[in-house]
Parts: sequence; C-alpha cells; structure tokens
Amino acid sequence: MEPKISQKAWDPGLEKEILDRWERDGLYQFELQENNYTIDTPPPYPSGRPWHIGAAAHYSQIDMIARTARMHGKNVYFPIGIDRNGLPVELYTEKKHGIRMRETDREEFLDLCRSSLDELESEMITIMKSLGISGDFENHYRTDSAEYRSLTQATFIDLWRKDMVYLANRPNNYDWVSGTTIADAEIAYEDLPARLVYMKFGLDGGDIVIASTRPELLCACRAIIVNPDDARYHNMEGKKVTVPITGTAVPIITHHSAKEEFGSGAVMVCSYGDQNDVALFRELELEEIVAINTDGKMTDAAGAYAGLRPKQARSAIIKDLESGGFVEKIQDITHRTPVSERSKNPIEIIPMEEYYVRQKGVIDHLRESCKKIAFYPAMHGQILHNWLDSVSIDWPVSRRRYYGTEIPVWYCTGCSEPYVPEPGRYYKPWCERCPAESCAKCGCSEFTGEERTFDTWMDSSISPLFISRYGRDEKFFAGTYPASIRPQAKDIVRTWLYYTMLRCDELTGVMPWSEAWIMGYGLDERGTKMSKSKGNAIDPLPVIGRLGADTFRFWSASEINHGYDFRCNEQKIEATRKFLSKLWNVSRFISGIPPAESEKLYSTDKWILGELDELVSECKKGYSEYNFFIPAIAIREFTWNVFAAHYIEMVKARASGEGFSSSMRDSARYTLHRVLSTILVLSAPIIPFITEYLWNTIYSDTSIHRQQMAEPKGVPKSALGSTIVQFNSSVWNEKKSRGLSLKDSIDMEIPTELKELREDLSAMHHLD
RNA sequence: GGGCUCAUAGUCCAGGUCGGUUAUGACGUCGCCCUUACACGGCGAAGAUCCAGGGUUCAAAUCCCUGUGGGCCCA
Repeated sequence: MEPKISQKAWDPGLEKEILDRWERDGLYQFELQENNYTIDTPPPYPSGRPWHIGAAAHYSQIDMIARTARMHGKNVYFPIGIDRNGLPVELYTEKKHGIRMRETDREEFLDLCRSSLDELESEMITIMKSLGISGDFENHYRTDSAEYRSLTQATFIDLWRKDMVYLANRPNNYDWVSGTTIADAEIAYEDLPARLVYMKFGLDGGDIVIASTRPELLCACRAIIVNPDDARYHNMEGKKVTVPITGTAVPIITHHSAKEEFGSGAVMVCSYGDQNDVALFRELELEEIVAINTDGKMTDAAGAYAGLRPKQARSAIIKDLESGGFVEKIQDITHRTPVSERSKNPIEIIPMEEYYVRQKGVIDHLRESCKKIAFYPAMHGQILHNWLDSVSIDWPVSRRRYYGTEIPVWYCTGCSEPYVPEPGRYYKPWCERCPAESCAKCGCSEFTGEERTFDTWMDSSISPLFISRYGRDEKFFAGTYPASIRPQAKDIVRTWLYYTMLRCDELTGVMPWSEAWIMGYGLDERGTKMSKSKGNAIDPLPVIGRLGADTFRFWSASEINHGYDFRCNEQKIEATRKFLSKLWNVSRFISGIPPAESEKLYSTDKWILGELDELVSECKKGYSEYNFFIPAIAIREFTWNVFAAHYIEMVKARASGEGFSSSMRDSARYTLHRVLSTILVLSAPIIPFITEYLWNTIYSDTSIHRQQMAEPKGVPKSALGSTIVQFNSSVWNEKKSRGLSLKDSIDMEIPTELKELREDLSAMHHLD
C-alpha cells in the first residue's frame, strides 16, 4: 500500500496553511460554559525590537498549558493582551524622534507613542500567531484602551472611597532624568565606581573621620551615628561635631545600623543619601533638609553649590574639602548604586507629595491567603514570601509621566479640595473640564486637573479583573473569576504577581487565581541573562521563520526544565528539528499500513503497548505539573529509541503480511496505529502543527486539538524490554564484525526469554 | 550581608525525594553502512577523578556538614 504521506521530511512551510485553517474553523473561540479554564495571560510589552527569544519560549509554553487543558476537556479562555502603558515606550519614542517628552505638546507626544506602539504591537502579534499561540487574537485587548483605563480608574476610585489611597509628602525614589517617582519594586542596583571620601569633622578641638560617597549632601547632614558596640566611640554619644564647609553642629548618636567595618565606623546621616537615611530620619525624628530638587539639581540649602547636579557638586565640594584640609584620604570603590530598573538612571531620594495605596496593613493577610495558591514549581513561592517580608512602606502609585492611565482627580482652585469623579468612564483631567459644577467644600467653580499618571502596575495588576469583565458583565465575571492559572516569568513575582494579589484581594476579597506557574529566564549561550541593553538578545523571528514554530516549541519543551533558567542556542534549536523528522518518517511508514482491529495480540505487540502505557503515565505526570520538559523528553526517547529503533523494525515483515497469518498481521497493524496515534495525541500540545497535519492525513479530518488526552490503561509492563534491545544490538554487532550487510542472513541463538518473539526476530534479522 | 538555585563527557541535560550491577539521552566528533519510513537516516566507537574536602553507611553522583565557583533576586 502506498503511504498517505509522500514528502520525505516535514516542511515548516505547511504551518501557515494549518494556521489559516485553525483560524477559519474558529478552533479557539471561547464561549462561556460550565467548566471554564481561565488563563491570566501576561500581556507582553512592545518596547522595541527584537522581541526576546526567551519570551517567545515563554509564550509557547503558556500555549502548551492552554492546549493541554483543552485536551483534558476544559473550556479554555485564553485572552491575549498587549501592555502599552509606561516609561519604555516614552523613552523609545523620545529616541526614535529625537525629542524630549517635556518639551513636546502632550497630545502630540501621546500620538507619537501610540503609533510607535502600534508598529511594535503588530510585529509582536505576528510572532505570537506564527508560534501557534491558540489565544483569542480576535478580541485582543490593550492596557491603554479607553475601556481598560476606565477600569483602572474605576478601581482607583473604589479604593479612594474605601480610604485605601492617600496623598502624602514623603521621601521618595525619584528618577530625575525621567522626572518621576518610582516604587521600591522598580529599583535595581548596579555596581558603579564611586569615590569614598574620608572627611574630618571637628570634635573637641580635634577631629573625627567620617567616610561617605555623597559629600555633596554635607549641607543636609543632621547627625553622626556610631555603633553602640564600637570601642572607638565609647562615651561619645550626645557630643557635638562640626560639619566641614557648612560649620553646622550635629550630634553623635549610637545606632546599630552603623557598621564598624565600614570606613571609620562613624556614618553621617543626611536627607537623603539612601534608604537607611530615610529610616533614620523617621526613627530619630530629625528635621529634613531638602538638598536636591526634582530637576535633579542642588537646592539653595547647598549654598555655594546650589544649581549644580549632585555629581558636579560632589567634584566641587571634594576640591573645597581638600583645599580646606578636611580630607584624610579618598578611596576608589565600587558602590551598589540604586538605579531605575527601566531607565537605568541613578535615583535620588527626594521628599514629594504622591498618592499611596495602602499595603503595609494587608501583608499578613496576603501571607495567609497566598497559601491557597499552588506554585509551579513550588520553590518559586519563596520569591513571593521573601518580597512580602521586605515590604516596608505603602505603594507610591503616582508618576510624573505622560503615557499612562491618568489619575482621575481634579483639585478646587479655591481650597485645593480634591474632586474624585464617578467611576465608569475614562477621564483625562489634564485636558478635560472637571465633571463637578462646584467644589463641595468651598463652592468655588474653578478646578485644576491632575497631570500625573499611574504606575503601570496599577493597570497590569487588574488583568484578571479586566479579562473577566469585572463590573461590566456579571455572568461572565462569575464564570471566569478567579482565573485558573497565572503564568508568568520569575522576574516579575515581586511586581506583577504581588500587585495583582494585592489589588484583586482588596477589590474582590478573593485571590485572583488558584495556581501560579513561574518560568525562569532566557540566558545566552554563556549563561548570562539576555537583555536588549547587553546586546545578547536573540531575535526569535528569523529562527522561527527558518525552522518553523514546532521545532522552536519542541526545543523550548525539551530544553527547559520548568522553573529553571535556560540557555538559548540557535544550533540546539536547529538540532531539535531531527526529532520532528523522525516523527514524520515513522508516520510516513505507518501511513502506508492499513489500520486493523485485533482480537488477540502477539507478544511483541503486548510488549510495546506496555511501554506505551508507561509513556502515557509519564506524560500525564508532566502535564499535570505543567512541566512540558517531562513529556517532551519521554516522547522523544520512546518514539526514537524504542518504538522506531526496535518495535517497527521487528514488525515490518509481519505488518506487511508476507509469511504470517492474518491474525498475526492484524495484531501488528493494530498496534502500530495504536502507538502512533497515541504518540501524536500526547505530543499535540507541544508540537501542534506537525501532529495536526499527520493526524488529519492519517486518522481524521477533525482537529487533533479536539481529541481527549491519552490516559494510562493499566497495561502491565513486560519484563522483556532490555533483553530485546540487547539481543537486537548483539545481532547488529555480530553482522558488523563479520562484515555482513543487515539484510544478509545469520545464524544466532534467540535467548530463551525471547522465544515467544521468534517469528518477529527471525524476520527482522534474517536468522537461519 | 541575606535568600533562591545550579555544578555530571567538547556542549546541553537526565538520574538525586526512595543510596545498590557497566551513570541517561541529545548535540558535536570519529569509523562503518543506502537495510524497501527516514543520509534531517542506521549501526558502532571514543569521550565523565558525577566541583573540592570531610562525614554517615557494607555501599554515596544520590543523604549530612564545610568550602569553592557560576547565575538570579533582595538589602
């Protein structure tokens, strides 16, 4: 019989056709039913080319979750969103057009951002589709749409009314280059070179040496701290020292945070050099001196240095200190410097008035509630716990940027009373009239719109509410919230995962999902994190174009042990293609054999069905943990090294029927198809294209993705496996050593245990 | 400074919970082979002091301790 498949290898070009058919057939449309399975898909951020290959692997695996769930009979809701709010696009747009945000008309700037996003988004969607992502692209959402932003604003208004939001003037992390406040969660640290200056402060006619990397903050120095256990400074508490340059007198205070081994052991406390200064000012109730303003320049408090950048002021003051004889020595060191995670600018700590969402009070509650969430892998639940333990202040949510959701507040021009509108529509206070006629407090009818926007996590953190149509469609909400699973990467546990828990819990009283699936990072070939700034990111588009989505997906499954960081190597991806080729040719061979029913199974067939059942169990285990590494490895091993290498070779003759009874022939034919169809079904979530093509060609016009996942049948495993492999190997070796061709006959003794497989073995090896 | 995690052939990786013959598989290398599914293939070969040191044990890649090195995160 002619094989139904003629081409000798899998052609990735066929993926396009299959994709079109899935789209035509509406294979992945979602309608609300009973057993909904909601995926809180991470909305990717289109921040520039190329899109990360690790992200492509990430989304491929999320798709495997969706496809597995469908094959387990779940009604899968797999929304696709694009995150479009925030700083990265503003920076991208400034660079692209060579403009500065604050020197551009706001409306015009927003339009430029929007068109940048549109271009990047369309490319990103093309990649996602070509990867075979089975999400709902028809209704894809954007976090900057009026609909999404009005929900962000509505949830803010709700929190405002519940008194979960407040305005406060506090020292805050400030990125003066981008001109905005940022949250602790957005701070990164970089080791930057710094000069540690040992300065002499006057004390009792002599001096005391104090080391600091921030001498420009001398004008904001309010105290000197020393460790209470430090023998050098016993009995000095309360003494006054004279600050060089300014000549002010400040007290010595003992405090455990002063480290004896750092510098001289005595530390100056200024407003504000670092977070410890902030804590000390609060704890010791010191009066702050604002030394740096929001333009990133020294204030009048800095005296002669006013108007300089902190860096310039530092050089200038070091010079003055030196000429004044105040410097003992200067050391070049590397210093962990806090920078903005997104813009990489060093941050300053500046007191400012910002909006805060309360979070400190609910940490204990969240610590309790998150126990109900199952983490895959369990070890990554620890990242969340560590973060919960280190949250120390409320969440500043206002940002002085343009491309974000506007904070829906107006202020009375007469008495500054804030006016917060009714939820339900999208407000732009910077360019819209206040909906209120007059101020409820003073009756004044003039209002000023708030110009600030929200931290983007205010938007992202309600993704489970947006996709479940919270506040818009009660029935849909009831069926899809809480979501079933939150898949995401490891690096945004302390932001996206945490903030989502916080927000959704405050608004709905329940955790937004029952499972969290956390993936590792994509590393480059040498094992360092891939990122655009390091220039070691691999563009996934040409790789997928050349090798096809299934090859890429199988690489992702077989190379990435779930939860661990993974190395990306194009050659390894290419090598994965060989397995698809193997699967293709196994199928091609079997497609030429008519299917059959069989009453009684021959021993060889019983053996392989036992092995198959074990494979099914192994895959089931992997799929139940959302760990695609397990099925991918198991399927490859079984298909290649057991089924193809031994079983198919053994039954070739019998399946053709020559010299065998029809019952023996049919037993082989039945088994070949049983095993192949099971392999295809087991692999379908991982390699959806090739399995679909083979399934349609050999078995059915109905999509393989509508099949039920294979279940173990409890077939006992035969003990013959290793003996079979050994015997075949020994025959091959013997023929080789005698210089015989594989089709030559040979006289070899079949081991006693394998006597029952005599017919197959004789035919396979041409035994005399 | 704290946390998580990793260390197994030239490269990637399995095994580790539950200690037990010759340590899994893939890529790469080398040799032979077109055997009617596949040369994107088959068969075979070479290649590993299982990071180091100590401990527990009849027995350790596996369990315990200490250290070293990498990655990531937090302060």
